[in-house]
Amino acid sequence: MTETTAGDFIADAVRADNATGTYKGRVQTRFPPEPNGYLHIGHAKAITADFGIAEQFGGVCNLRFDDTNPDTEDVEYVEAIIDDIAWLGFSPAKVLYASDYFQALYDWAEALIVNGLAYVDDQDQETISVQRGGYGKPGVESPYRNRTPEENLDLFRRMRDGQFADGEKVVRAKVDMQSDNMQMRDPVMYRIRRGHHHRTGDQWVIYPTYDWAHGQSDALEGVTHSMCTLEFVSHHDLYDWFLNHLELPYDKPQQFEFARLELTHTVTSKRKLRQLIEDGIVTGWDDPRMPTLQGLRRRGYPASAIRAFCANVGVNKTNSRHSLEELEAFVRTDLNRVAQRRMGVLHPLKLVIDNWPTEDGRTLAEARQENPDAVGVAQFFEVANNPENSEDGTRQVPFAGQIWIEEEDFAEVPPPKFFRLSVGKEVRLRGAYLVTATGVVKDESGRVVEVHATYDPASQGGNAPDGRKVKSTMHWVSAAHGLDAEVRLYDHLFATEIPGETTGDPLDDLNPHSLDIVSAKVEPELGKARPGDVVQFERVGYFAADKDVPMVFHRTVGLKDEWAALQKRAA
RNA sequence: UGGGGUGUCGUCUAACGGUAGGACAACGGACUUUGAAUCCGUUUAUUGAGGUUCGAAUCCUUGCACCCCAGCCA
Repeated sequence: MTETTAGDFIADAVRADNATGTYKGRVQTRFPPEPNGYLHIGHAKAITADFGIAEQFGGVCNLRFDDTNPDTEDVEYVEAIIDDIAWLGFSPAKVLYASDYFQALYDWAEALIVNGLAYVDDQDQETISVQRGGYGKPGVESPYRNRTPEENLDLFRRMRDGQFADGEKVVRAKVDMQSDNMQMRDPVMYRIRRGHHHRTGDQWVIYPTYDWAHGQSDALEGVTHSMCTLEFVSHHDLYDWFLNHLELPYDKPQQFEFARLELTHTVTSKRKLRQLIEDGIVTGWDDPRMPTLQGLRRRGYPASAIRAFCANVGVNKTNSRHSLEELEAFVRTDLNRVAQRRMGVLHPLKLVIDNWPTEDGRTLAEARQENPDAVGVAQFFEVANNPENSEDGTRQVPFAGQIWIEEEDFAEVPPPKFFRLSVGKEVRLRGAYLVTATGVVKDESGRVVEVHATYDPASQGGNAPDGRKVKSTMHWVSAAHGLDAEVRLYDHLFATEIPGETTGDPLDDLNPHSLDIVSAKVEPELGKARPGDVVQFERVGYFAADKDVPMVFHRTVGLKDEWAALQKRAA
């Protein structure tokens, strides 16, 4: 899990450019999201790459919103994206907007028109699509392709001035209708849209397309190395074509393409994520089941773990799906170091220590004849907050004669190799005493509702003076002191698929949105948990305290064992 | 169908003509106040076939597989 950029072909290219002086040593990148949704784990790779390259070579990286489509974009997304990038630990040199370049782009388009390199097409979308031809089939030139620059200029200005209806005309680049690359068959540069733009309002009725806006925005800003995902490889020639026909204020930027980050069991399509919200399957973009950065954050993923994961993934051109275990491994590694240990019992079972002392000198068993809720003398144990990190200090954990233990930590009929509690067996209650089960109380249905035990008073702290060993240490919560908490467990990390659609990965289609909520007992210290705090429940996993809601915890990741069990259950 | 991109342990990822390395997973052992964590160790890979070379994952030829491109989305 060491950070490395050894195999980064983009870094190699930057080194080569620096060696030849192409950009006079300048390195500038940008992260260019469209503000039409929330950032997800997949974006983290791009962010890491964009900011990483700049940082590695002493350059700058800007955040630029590719806000060229008024119909889908909103300030809500702009704000969330800014926030997420900061949370991930990156600082854009500037926050820029493609919409700030609308005028510059317009002027450049006029220049192209004047030079006979762009034209206004009056045909409808379908006609243009048919004329574009197909793979291996030639395209047909538009009858409007050879209008004079003067006519085009006039039409273009009237488009801008709102003299035509939405969709009535487009501006297209005059490239090559016979090109093998479909993107070169006279791509659309401007369309007429009367949508309300989140920044420019109703100032414009024509909007540049991605192809016309992106490379030119890069050029206007002085970007040197422009990274995007693999599906834009076919746009590379067009990116260059536009820039080659324009007067640029800086040296011409270069486009580099790398593979998207895909994860098993994880949907990253914005369309589908939005549908999950609209269908009410999740509560919003920050639902802890969502693969959004906000969802992960709420779930307790440390930003540093996501960064380390991305560094391990690297930047490459191979389409691949990373396993969720890999991401989780980075999360566990991080959390194991920093998360404080707390005791929480997910499925509580009462353990009564019959020989526990009471204030009046009787045993608890005797006192309980009068008051079944009696717990006897309270005692406090000092427990390390994080055995991995002694600087985290210790805390006092209360203990008395009635405590909660994990249901699965007791077996009436112990299966082979069962190391935990059963009648006649002795175990350690962590930090407290050695106890031996003596019997059980059952309800009418035969279910064990109470386990009785005796403790060894000489084993305070958990060790017997005679040095005898026990095979198991168990976590516990004092019944009289413990707090009620709601713990939310998810079957997979993220919501997986929208019902009715499959990805071909059998796990993706399984029990997609199950959410188990359990009523847990937790130690009093957790009453102080702040939203976002992540703690480890011993032998169970990591849990994040939810925002706004007291005593609600989301499972961040399980321990390794827990994950293996989930997978087995899924299979 | 034309063009483009990509193929390395089970899954990811390194190597840039010179020992196929790392992570995750798996398996074994040690240790342990949670069967966790920690520590130590082990297994498994160059898409097929040819060629060049003292030497090929890397260069050449040729198959095969997967992905992307015919939005007025990005």
